[in-house]
Amino acid sequence: MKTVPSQEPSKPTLSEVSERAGVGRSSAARVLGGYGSVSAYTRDRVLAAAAELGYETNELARSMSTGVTKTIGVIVADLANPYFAGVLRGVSDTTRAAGYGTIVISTDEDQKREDEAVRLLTAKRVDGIIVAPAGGRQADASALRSAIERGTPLVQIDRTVDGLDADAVVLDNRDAAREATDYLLAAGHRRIALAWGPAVPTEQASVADLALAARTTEITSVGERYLGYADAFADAGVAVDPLLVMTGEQTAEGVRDFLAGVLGTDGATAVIATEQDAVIASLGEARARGLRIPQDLSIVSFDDSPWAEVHEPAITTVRQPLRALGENAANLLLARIAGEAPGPTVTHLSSEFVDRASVRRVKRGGR
Amino acid sequence: MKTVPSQEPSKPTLSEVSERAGVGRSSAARVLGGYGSVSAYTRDRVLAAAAELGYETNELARSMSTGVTKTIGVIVADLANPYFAGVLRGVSDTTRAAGYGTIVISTDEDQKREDEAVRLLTAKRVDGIIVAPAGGRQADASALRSAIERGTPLVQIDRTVDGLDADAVVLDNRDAAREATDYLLAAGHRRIALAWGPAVPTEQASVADLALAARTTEITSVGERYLGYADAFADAGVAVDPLLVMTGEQTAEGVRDFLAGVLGTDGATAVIATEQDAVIASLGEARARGLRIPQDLSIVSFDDSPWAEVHEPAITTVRQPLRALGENAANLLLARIAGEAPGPTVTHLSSEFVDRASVRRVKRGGR
DNA sequence: CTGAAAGCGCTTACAG
DNA sequence: CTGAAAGCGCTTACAG
Repeated sequence: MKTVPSQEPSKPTLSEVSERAGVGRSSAARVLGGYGSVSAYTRDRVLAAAAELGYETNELARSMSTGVTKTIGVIVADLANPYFAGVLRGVSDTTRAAGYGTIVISTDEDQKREDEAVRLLTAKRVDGIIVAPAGGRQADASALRSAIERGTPLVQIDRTVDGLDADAVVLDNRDAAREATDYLLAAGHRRIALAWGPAVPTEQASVADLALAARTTEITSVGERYLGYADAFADAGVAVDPLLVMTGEQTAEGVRDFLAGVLGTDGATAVIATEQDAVIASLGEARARGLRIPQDLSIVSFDDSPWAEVHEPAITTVRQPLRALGENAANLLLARIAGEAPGPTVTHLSSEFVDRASVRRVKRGGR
Repeated sequence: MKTVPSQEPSKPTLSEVSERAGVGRSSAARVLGGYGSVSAYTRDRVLAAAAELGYETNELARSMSTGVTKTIGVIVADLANPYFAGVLRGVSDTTRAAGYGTIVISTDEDQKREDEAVRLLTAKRVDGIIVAPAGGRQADASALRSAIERGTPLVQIDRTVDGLDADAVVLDNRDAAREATDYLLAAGHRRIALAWGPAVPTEQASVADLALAARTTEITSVGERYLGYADAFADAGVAVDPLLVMTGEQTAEGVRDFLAGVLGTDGATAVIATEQDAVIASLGEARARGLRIPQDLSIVSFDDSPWAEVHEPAITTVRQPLRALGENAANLLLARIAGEAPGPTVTHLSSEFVDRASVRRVKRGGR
C-alpha cells in the first residue's frame, strides 16, 4: 500500500529546495516564507521544487530567527477535571485557529509544580502563558511575576493573585453564589450549607474569620463564592451560621467530613456545592444517609454536567461558561502578544442559573 | 513588593553569562548545558554569573542544534470529553516528568483537522505524536504515514487505522462489550440495544452488514464493541436482532432517534451505552418516556464517571483505565523517541466491570 | 527582483 | 580543562 517508499528519514531544508529550483536561498526563502517579492518564474520553480521534495517549513528555525514561537502554555490544576477540560478546549481551539500550539500542564494546585511549569514554558520561549494560579490570593507569585517582567505575557484564569499585574478572565462567582443562595432563601430555606467555603485553620471559625479568609488567603473564586453567599444572607436579614460553611480540607473527603457534621437533626436543609467533587460527595452522602433529594435535602450545584440534567431528580445548577472563559483568555493573550496593551484587564463572565428539580419549597412557620 | 525592578525585557544569553564570568563561551556552555568537564573554579564563576543574570537556557536554541525539541503532540477528537481528558492527563503527566512539553489539539473526528494538526506538529518538529485517528479503520492515513516516514514516531490510542505501521495502545473493547452483554444475557435480558454500533449507510442493516462494517469501515473501538456484543449472543445461542443495534449518526441526537424506535412495546429491555453521549441520551430518553431504571429499562454504560455512582440508581459500568491508557502511550512514545524500536506494538488494556444497580434481573418464562 | 552575508543562541567537534 | 570556529535552518537587512 505504501506509495512512497521511505527514503530519507530527515526533512528537506530550504537550501535543498533552492538548489533544486536553481535559485538563491533568499529567493526560495521569500516564496516559502511568504514575504518580499519574487518573479512568477522564480515562484513557480521554487514551489515545484518544494512540492517534489515535500518541503515543510521548519518552524523551529523560523522561531529562532524571529523570536516568536507561535506556542503558548496553559497551566491548570487538573486537565481531567471537566471544569478545566472545558476551559482548555476553548483556549486550544482559539489559539489553534490563530496558528498557535498549546502546551498544557497540570499542577494539582501545587505551587512547586506551578513554578516548574512556568520554568519549562519560559525555557521553551512560549509567546505567552495562561494560568490558574495555585496557592490562593496571597500566593507567592514571584515565578509568574518574573515571567512577565522578562517579557512573557500572562493571563490569569478562574482566579487572581493579589498584586500580580496581569490580565485576568474570571467568572462572576460572587454574583452566582448570591443568586443561588437567594434562590434557596426565597424557597424558604434557612439552614443552607456551603461546600466548599474558605479554608480556615481555626477550630471554630466565626463569620469574621470566614470573611477575612475569603478576602485574603483563599483562592479568589472560592472566596468570592462565600462572599456572595454571605451577601444573600445579609440582604435577607438572616445571620450566617458559620458552622454551615465548610472550612476544612477542600477535597471530596473534606466535603463528606463536613456534611457528616451538618446533615441530620436540626441540620442543613439545603446545600450549595460549588465544585464537582462537592456535588458528587453531597449526592453520595445524602444517599448514604437515606436522605431523598429534594424532599429531605435540597441541592444547588456549580459546574454543570450533562449528568446533572439526567440525574433523578435533575440538579439545579449554576452553569458556568467554561469554553467562553477559555476563548476569552486566549483572545486576550493573543492581543497582548500582538502588542496591544491597554493595561491589565479583568474580564468577568456571567454564569447562568438553571432551575431544575433538586430544590424543594419549604413552608415557613410563623416568626 | 517587587524585589527586582524590571530592567531588560529580554532574556540573558549564554554569551552574556560567559562574558560576565570572564570565561570562554564553550566553558559557560559546558557548565550550563551540563556536559563535558570544567574546573571547579570555572564552574563557580559561571554559575554565579548565571544566577546574577537570571540565566535560563533557551531550549529553542538548544533544540535547533540538537535536533530534539523535547515536545510531543497529542491529537484527539475532543479534549473536553472526559474520556480524552483522562487520557490526556495520563499522557501529560508522564511526558512532563520526562521533561517534555505536550501540545494538544482537538479534531472533532474531522480528518481535515487531523491532517492540519499533524502538519502543525511536524512543522514544529515535535519529537513524537500520539493520535486517536479519525475516519475509521480504513481512513486515509497518508498524513500520519508521511509523518512516520519522515522520522516522527507516532503512537495510536483508542483505535487503529488499517495498514498503518505504528504502535498503538487500545482498550479491550471487544472483551469489555462481551462481558457487559454476557451480564445482561445472564440476567435474563434478550432484547438488548447497543448504542452506539457501527455506522451503516443502508436502511436496513443485516447482521452480516453490521459485522462487515465493524471489521472494515468503522472506528476500531466502536467496531470491536459490536463484535463483542455479537460474541456474547453467539455464545448464548441467541440471534442478534440487527434492529437493536444503532447504525445511524453517532451523536447524542442519533442515540435519541435510535432509542425512539427501539424503546416501547416489545422493545428493548436493556441498553448498552458505549459513549458518554449515549449514556446521557439513554438516561434522558428513558426519563422522557417515563421508563424507570432498572424496572422498565436496564442500562450498562461505558466510560465511568463519578456521576454514575451517585445516580439514582447507580449505573452499572464498564470502567476504562483512561489515565493508564495515556501513560502507556506516552511511555511507548518516549521509548520510540529514545530509539528503542522493537517493531510496532499493540498494547491492550483491560477494563473493569463495575456492578451497580441499573440492571434488573428478569424472570424468563418457558421456551 | 535577486543573491551573498550576518545573525538568532545554542551544541558539537577541533585544536591547544 | 579551555577557547575559537562551524553549524543547526531559518529571517533580516544590504548590496546589486
